[in-house]
Amino acid sequence: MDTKTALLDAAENAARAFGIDGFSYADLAKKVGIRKASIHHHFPTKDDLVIALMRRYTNDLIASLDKIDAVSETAGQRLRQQIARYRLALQGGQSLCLCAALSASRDSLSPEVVAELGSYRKTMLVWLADVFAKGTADGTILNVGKPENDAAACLAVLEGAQLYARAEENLNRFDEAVAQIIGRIL
Amino acid sequence: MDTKTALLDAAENAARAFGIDGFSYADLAKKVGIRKASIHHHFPTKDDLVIALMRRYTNDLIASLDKIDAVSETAGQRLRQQIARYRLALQGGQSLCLCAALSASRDSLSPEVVAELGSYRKTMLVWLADVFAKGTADGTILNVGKPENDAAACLAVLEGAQLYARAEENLNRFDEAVAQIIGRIL
DNA sequence: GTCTATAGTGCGATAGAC
DNA sequence: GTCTATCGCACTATAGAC
Repeated sequence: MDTKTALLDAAENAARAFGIDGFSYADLAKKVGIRKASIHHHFPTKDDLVIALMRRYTNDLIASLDKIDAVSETAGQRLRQQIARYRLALQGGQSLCLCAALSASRDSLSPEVVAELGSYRKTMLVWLADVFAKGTADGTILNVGKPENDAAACLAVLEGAQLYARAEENLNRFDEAVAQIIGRIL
Repeated sequence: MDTKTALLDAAENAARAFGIDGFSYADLAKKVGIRKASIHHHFPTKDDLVIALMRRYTNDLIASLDKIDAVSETAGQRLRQQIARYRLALQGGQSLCLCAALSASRDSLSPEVVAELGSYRKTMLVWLADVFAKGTADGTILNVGKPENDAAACLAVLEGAQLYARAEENLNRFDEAVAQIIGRIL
């Protein structure tokens, strides 16, 4: 595999498990099998690495949303798959969505990373609002109010539920928190 | 003021704003006006400090819940006041609930701190479940399902909404995410 | 209870050989 | 593109004077 890609993979896993301040170039070097000085050839500073990480993460999200849209027939199915995606990202309670992991330590981040975080959330919120709007139209999601508020509440539940499940390393905590929203899907 | 209390106050503000790995004894020393070596007299290790921090935080929560219970007449009023409490804790988008701030960097925490975090959430969940149960009984909260699930979803929304509002330093993001739950209160 | 001084470690980053 | 070697800095923690 490409060294750059291997570095991004290792950094993503580490950031989601330990937070942005919770891993070092030394950790990545060990994981990838090169010396830490060599990492600077690919990413001159740690901030360069984190920016690249978030850019890739947002691009992956867009691809993932397109895929969900392509294979789903109803809005309810789309929402259900998105919830499953967040559940899977937990990796049994060991790992957060990169977005949630970085948001918590906001003050360690450069303006570029904060902007990229905003872009990620915006993409997700627009998609969710569309799902809730379509869910009212096709009748597969119940009790939809203002789609934008439903989207914001849904994203908050997903990230809060991840935080909670991770704190106790227990997927049940995630399932309990999202049970209500799943109950609204036909 | 007591030096120990001043240290805990400074540490709590710092942890909620920058995360557990985002402040040092040097930062606290500067804030409180003593030398960093002197902090070790009050809290031998940083972990001792964080444990004391979480213990105080949980005790403050219990006192706060008692106060809300004392001044509220309906379950709906209690829930409304709890949401307001989380909104206030954001300090305009600069600061998270200590619990959310620590949960994100779980792997930097000692087992004692993780246990204390669990105790905090447990206290909050029991209280919220009771509020939702009473809200069905007195008719001041709508659409209550299993009170435990409502409580878990509510806590997840509150913490997720904080994370989101903090990332954008914008209280509107919090308000949008909790609008739905406020809409269920009569 | 607070101080100065310092030990010991780990960090991000750089220089220069290969 | 990767290496060895090293710089300068910040961190937690300790020793011992006052």
